[in-house]
Amino acid sequence: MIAVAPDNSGRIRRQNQERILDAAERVFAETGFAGATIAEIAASAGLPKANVHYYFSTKEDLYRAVLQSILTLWLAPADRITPDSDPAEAMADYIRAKMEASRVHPYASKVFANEILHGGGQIQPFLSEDLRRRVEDKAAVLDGWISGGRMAPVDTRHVFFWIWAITQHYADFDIQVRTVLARKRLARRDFDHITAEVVRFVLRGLGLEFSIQQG
Amino acid sequence: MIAVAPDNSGRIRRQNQERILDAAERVFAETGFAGATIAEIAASAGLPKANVHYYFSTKEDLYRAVLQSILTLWLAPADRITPDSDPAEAMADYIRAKMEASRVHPYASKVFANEILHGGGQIQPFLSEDLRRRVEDKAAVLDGWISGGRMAPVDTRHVFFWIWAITQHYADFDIQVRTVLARKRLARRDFDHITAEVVRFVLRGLGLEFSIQQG
DNA sequence: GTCTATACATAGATAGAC
DNA sequence: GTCTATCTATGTATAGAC
Repeated sequence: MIAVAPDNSGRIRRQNQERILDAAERVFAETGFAGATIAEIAASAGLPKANVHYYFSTKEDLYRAVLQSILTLWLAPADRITPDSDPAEAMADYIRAKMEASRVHPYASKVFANEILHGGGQIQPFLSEDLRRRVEDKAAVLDGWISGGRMAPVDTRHVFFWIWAITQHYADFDIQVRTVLARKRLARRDFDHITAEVVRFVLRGLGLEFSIQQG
Repeated sequence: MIAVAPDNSGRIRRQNQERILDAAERVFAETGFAGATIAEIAASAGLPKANVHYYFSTKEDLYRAVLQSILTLWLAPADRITPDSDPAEAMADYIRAKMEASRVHPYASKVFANEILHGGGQIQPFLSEDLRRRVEDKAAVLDGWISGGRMAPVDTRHVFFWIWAITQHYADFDIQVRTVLARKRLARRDFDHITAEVVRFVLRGLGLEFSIQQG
């Protein structure tokens, strides 16, 4: 009888779960929930099919776990937006963080986009609770800036939709972007250029163009 | 023997194909290619399953036909952007047309988004030929405006990505938008408000804010 | 805890009567 | 041209040996 030490066993468990989650994120991103197969996820994780079922009993369980791991990333960038911060600085930081997220976690962005696109049934609570509250809070901050004459008057909740749309576009629609630009891939320096352009565009759109100097 | 008159038979044929295409567009939009079933498409079209196979031999054929019917819609709005037009007017018209497309054809937008999201294998020629050429042409028009000092200096090809991202967001991510705004649905007047906000934001972002008066 | 073999369900596609 | 019945493939999930 080969008994595995508890600490070690726990590590293997976590390690395998992590491998499966990473593989699943990629496969779900590339083919959607229905298109993804356990076989492909297992192969991509370097594990036999039944092993995936051992850690995540059903495909839906696994999908929910992937979504969960994404949602924790999703709200973080908005932390920079506070009443006391300089509007232009705060919004520029936010946009940069969102662009960085698109560059580093394109699969996460695609899984999220796919879930929303198909009705968002699995993340309804996140949308109606966490995200909604967050947007209300941050929109209130922007409204304060507008009242103080520090920003152009806009419907502030839509400002977030626009920033999400633009920044996530570079992850979700990357094939279209690369094809239209005739680029094989978008490297870090491409993202730096794009990020600077997006920051300038959005800040100008919000009437914040004169406040910052650095791109 | 019941022979159907040729003209009439042609009409039934077109009518059934149209019903199937409409139903397929909706089902593909809601569940993606893999998630869609012929049974659901047939039910939604009010026809038996085998009838769908009669008109479109395979699921992929049907999917391609749906995409084809969308692509013809996709390039039209950019026609308003010409060297002689007033920059602000032309861009405002373009944005309004794209927002209207999102309002009227949300399923088409979702099918397109889904296809891009999953690699765009079925529309690669469209992306690399038609769309790429169109963007190059229209970006050149914008570059001309910039040279003439009529618009702020920006990377003009990305301007199109931004406008697509924002306007299509209201179709593709409608569940998120509605949930965050706590609205059951977005009516025509909601779209009118949003469109005006988007037009103002984008024009200001492009340095065109002073040129137009009407929202 | 791992993995092979397999049961079971679903869905794409087709044969053939009408 | 329409539709029922069915074939076949694929993929989820599980049983059971190791």
